[in-house]
Amino acid sequence: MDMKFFEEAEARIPKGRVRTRFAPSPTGYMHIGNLRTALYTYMIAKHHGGDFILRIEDTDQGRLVEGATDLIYRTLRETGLNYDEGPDIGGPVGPYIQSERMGMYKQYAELLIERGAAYRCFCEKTDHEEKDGESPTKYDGRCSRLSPEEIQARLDAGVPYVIRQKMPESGETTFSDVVYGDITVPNEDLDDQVLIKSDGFPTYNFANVIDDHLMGITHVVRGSEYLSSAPKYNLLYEAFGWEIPTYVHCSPVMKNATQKLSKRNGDPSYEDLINEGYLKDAVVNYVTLLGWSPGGEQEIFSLSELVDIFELRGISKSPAIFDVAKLKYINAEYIRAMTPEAFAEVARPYIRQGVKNPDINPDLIAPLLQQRCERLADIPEQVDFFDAVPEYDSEMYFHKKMKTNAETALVTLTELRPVIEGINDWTFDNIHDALFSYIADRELKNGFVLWPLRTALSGKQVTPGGGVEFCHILGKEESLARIDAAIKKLSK
RNA sequence: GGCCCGUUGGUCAAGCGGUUAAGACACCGCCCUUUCACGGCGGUAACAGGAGUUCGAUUCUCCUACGGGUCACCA
Repeated sequence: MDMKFFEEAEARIPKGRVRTRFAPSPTGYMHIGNLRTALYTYMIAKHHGGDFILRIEDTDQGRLVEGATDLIYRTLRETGLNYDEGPDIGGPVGPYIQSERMGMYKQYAELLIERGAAYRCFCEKTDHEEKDGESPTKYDGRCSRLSPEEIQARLDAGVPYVIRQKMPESGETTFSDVVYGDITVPNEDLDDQVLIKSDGFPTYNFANVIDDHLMGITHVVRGSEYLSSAPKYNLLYEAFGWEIPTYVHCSPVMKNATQKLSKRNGDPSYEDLINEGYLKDAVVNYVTLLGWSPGGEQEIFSLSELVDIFELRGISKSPAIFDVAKLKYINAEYIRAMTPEAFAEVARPYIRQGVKNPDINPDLIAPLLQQRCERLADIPEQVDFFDAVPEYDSEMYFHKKMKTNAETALVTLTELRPVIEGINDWTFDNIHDALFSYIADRELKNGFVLWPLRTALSGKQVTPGGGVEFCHILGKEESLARIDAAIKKLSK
């Protein structure tokens, strides 16, 4: 056995600092649960001034998706989760793509055989599918009892084999997790899991242990579905004589009480959320709070604030249901907190989707939108009336509180027309003053006049902004045309 | 089925032996308002169930129920 190989690998491992890793499979999109894991992983590292590492787990060649790795790079950068080491930027313990690390795992497995913690197994592959109805059973470990001669004979005969981990036959194993505490399982329940497959490649579990150790990972953050394999991991670390990392198992993000959030069931991925008009910072903020609590009452946090206050103890054990309503609220908070300029910038393309008329300036509409917009993607529908008044019922002129109806609206609009026509310099203030002095002269209530005006100009019951804003944005000619159309409609 | 884990209002959650059991979203009402929204004020609503331990349990222990995970040469 080439001990030098192991020593050299050992020498490369950074020591004495917190190092975490995000290890996604390139599936072509970012699950919300994955994003959350990435967030926690990043925060743990950065909170302690440590390193955040990206490792791509692409050993499942069958599931390879074109461009998927680039998407991971892009998403992490976009959300601000900048990694210190990774496939595209390198680092001291590369390569960072698992498929490029394939050569060494078998040597580690053989080291384990030498130490009696693993053995070659020449049995036929256990066929999972055939066991229908019966409860699953673990491998009986028969090959672990083969004599050296029997093993050699099979080797000489070229019988294909896997390498299995040898579990203790009695006693129990306890491992520690920061969110779940100490968990103890009887060793007899542990299966002699395969470490190296018959094709010579490592299984996921084995590759993980080796990679995490060789990359100097101090905190392993992963989904709670790995909780039950953690004891086997511990046994592996112990057999190697390696330090066991701190485990941080996270409960899943759910769509309801019994189902996980999943792309397959039509649930949104990170990309879907962005396309629906959620701001990345809002998504990051919300997802972090799903399953983790800072303890206080504040709930709007920037990524760097989160890094500052992140504590492992705030991670909850129980699954959390993804609630779009709350995401919307947080998104709205972010939208409102933007500067008017920044909002106009992001809103512009959405406004343009709803308003094609080139004479209308989207930047005049943006301020009306900012206080009443929850998702960017809702904007086109909110502003489409600027292009054309939709079909609407005259009943819309009825408003109990404003004491208006189709008849009073006809009178109001008829009287308003010359007032508006008389405005020469078409500025917001002039329009406002003309309308309000009319209201004052006639001793009317604001709403009695402005409600029908708004309806005439927009044909909608719910709009960003009101009559004065619409006149200003639409221009004198178009405003008068819309009032005329309304008068005609109401005269029928 | 075995093993492991979980369970505070509809949702996210605080709580870590003694509290009128926070807060937020959602919902409802009121106020403000040229609509809606925003904002302000207020309201409805929870410790899964049962035994213990204790002077005292949402907090500790056990059991039950319900949910989840896992038992692959997949990751």
